[in-house]
Amino acid sequence: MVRIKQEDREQVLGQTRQRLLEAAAEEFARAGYPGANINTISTAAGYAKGTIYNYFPSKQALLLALLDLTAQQHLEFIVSQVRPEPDPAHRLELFYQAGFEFVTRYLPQARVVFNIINAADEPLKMHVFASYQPMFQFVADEILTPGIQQSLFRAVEPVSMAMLLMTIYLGAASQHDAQGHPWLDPRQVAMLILDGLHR
Amino acid sequence: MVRIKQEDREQVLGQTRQRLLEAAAEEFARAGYPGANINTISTAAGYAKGTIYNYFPSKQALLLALLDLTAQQHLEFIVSQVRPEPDPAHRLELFYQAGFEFVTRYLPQARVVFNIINAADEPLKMHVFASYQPMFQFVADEILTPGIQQSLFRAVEPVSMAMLLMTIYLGAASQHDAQGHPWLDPRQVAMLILDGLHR
Amino acid sequence: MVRIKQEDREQVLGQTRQRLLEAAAEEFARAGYPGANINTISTAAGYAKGTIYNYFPSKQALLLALLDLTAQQHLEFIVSQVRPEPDPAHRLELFYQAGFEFVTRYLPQARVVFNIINAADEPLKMHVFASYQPMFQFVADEILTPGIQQSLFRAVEPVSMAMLLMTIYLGAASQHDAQGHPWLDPRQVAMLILDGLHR
Amino acid sequence: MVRIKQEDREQVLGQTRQRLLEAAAEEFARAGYPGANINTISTAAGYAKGTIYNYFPSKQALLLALLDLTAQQHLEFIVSQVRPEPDPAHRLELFYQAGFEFVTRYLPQARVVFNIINAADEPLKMHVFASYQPMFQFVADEILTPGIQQSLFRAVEPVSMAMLLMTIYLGAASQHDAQGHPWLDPRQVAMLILDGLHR
DNA sequence: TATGAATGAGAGTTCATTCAT
DNA sequence: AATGAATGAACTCTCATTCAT
Repeated sequence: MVRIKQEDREQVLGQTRQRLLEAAAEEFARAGYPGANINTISTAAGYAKGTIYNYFPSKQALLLALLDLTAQQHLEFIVSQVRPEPDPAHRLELFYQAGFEFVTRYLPQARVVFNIINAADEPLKMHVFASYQPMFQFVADEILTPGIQQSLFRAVEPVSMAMLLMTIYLGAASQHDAQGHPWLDPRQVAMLILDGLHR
Repeated sequence: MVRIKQEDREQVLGQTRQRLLEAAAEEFARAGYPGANINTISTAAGYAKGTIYNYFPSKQALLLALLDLTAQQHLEFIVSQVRPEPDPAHRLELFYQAGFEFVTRYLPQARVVFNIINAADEPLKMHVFASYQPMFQFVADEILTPGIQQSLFRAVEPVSMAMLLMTIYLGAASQHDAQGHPWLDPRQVAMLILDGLHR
Repeated sequence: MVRIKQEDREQVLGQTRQRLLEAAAEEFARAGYPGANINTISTAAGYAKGTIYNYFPSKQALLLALLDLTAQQHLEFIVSQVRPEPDPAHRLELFYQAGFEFVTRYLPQARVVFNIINAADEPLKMHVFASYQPMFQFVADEILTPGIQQSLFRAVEPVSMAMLLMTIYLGAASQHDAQGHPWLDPRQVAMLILDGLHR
Repeated sequence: MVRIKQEDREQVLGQTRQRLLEAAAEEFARAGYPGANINTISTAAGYAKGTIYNYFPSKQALLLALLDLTAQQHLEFIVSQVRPEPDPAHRLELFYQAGFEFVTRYLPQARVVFNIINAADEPLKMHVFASYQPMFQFVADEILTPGIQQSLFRAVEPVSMAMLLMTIYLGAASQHDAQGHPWLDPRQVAMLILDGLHR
């Protein structure tokens, strides 16, 4: 019985944290980090304003927690859709497809990431790139390198090419409509790049 | 004599306005719009706090004036380098080259534009896109359409293709080092797109 | 059996209360009353935040309880060392000696008292003086009065002279180093006063 | 005319600062440093809450400014009354008389000093002692040393004896009624000390 | 036109206190 | 009796804006 109670408590704790993070994503996406209001986040999550400080020591810590969580979910989302496909060229197309879909599915989180990447705060930007390092790696190791090894792609340098792909992805995905649909067609983008990679 | 005096006055007025805009570019680039400090801008321009309100009715009006000015300079900078070249494919390459060079030459202004484009404030974003409409138009009318007419490019839809090129430009140019050198090579980007456009 | 259980309970209760009071002394001494953190006290005592409110209705009540306890211990400590000595002059010297020693032995508690005495909160100050009334009395009745009766001291008014001695004691004892050693030598202080009292 | 205006402005500036310092003294005296309310200070001085930050960068800076000013005024007040008297013994009596009078005349400022000296914040305490160094010096150089040279006082060590006198002064002056009249009679204190110093 | 003292709404953060478990 | 999540009043500090000079 005690164990059940404890589990309940832990669940509640996790739930509160989860709700706060969701509300934070909405607010940071809506207003940007400097314009976001801690009070609004707590209230939107259904708590009083002080509650947020039981879970995150500061506004910035809240943002960092959100960014790290998003980077992880972002990677998982893309990897889970790309890995089943064996062909590197298809993988690249799926990468953009899944990447664009992530924006639509996790719109607030994605917007927070894009905001930070494109905003003025350099340390925050560096933090995001560090969090996305695994995704850079994934593109280099599981899309480009196999493609080159199978002579499907030209013998480009995988790491800097991964940076190109990621930069285009992040730049292109940043631009989307209110429903989170990117302005660009992922296949068009992928084809463009594949054209450049082929031979 | 009266006219001369008036011109002097206008010049002085213009000079002050100019200085304030330059200082505003630096500060908005450094700290982002919400983080920028009006006081800092006035002081950096060599004036007292209140002076800025003799030229711009509010912080936001100052930003809008800066954005409009930048969009105009941005277009002029690119057009002046692209138009002399008659070949559409070369024009496209020059577009990216000039576009990237603008970032380096007018770093603060460019950063302000990128910040706004990628940040949360939707009305501001719309304003910037409206200001950049002429550049979209320029790409469609003076690069893509001629290329299609000369059968150098595939028969793509010029307007949406212009949006693709501009999106890639803005996204790619957003990512640059502290000296304003974009991470990507403009020729590489241009070639990628030309590969997609050829035939 | 019931009685034993009840005693156990009381002992446990008393132990918890005791621990809380000790932790409170440390924290109040460290940070002063307004700066002290209830949470820190509870945690330092080995309990959770809320526990303190099972024993003391408020932060202020906790402080008052601590002050009363300290005043009582303070008196007992001094009396136990002074009373064995029959000579009033020696008693006075022992009073300062024991008084200074109390500071060293019970540093946190003593510091809390000195803080309150010298701080801004008038009602709290009055409370402390009320708690120390027995010590004022002790000085008047068991040091000064006997000394005057035995013609060792001048015929001063015992009550106001007690106030002088106590004021000098509290003022002098307030100033001590990090180990709780008062800056002044108790014998020097006592001699100074004895010089004034002699004849 | 410009000069007059400028002088006016400087006077107003100084006046505002002065008023804020006075209000700060009242509030810090009333509530202690941690309990003092910046808002209350500004309002009591007749300004809006933000105004204080045009003159002092933080609550602590305001306190430090006040403490330094008080230490200076305190010294001047005492020196101006003590120096005219040539006799070291009289000087010592005048020191306590003037010192106690300062408390009555500048009650809030004096209370702020006493609060800090006796409160928990060690760095602040050290700052006050540093500010009062000139007064320690004055007692040693212009009261004790001459008295010893003229064989009016025993050959004590002037510096540590100055510390004794100052400690007694600060401790005794800390204890005063609501009107700022110290509980102790300055002559009584002085005589006590003179008794200890004579021969 | 330029100034800068003054304003005050609003921000992030702290923490004594409550109360359901 | 003990817990600790939740509360929300209150705090210090920032800064866009106003306006008398």
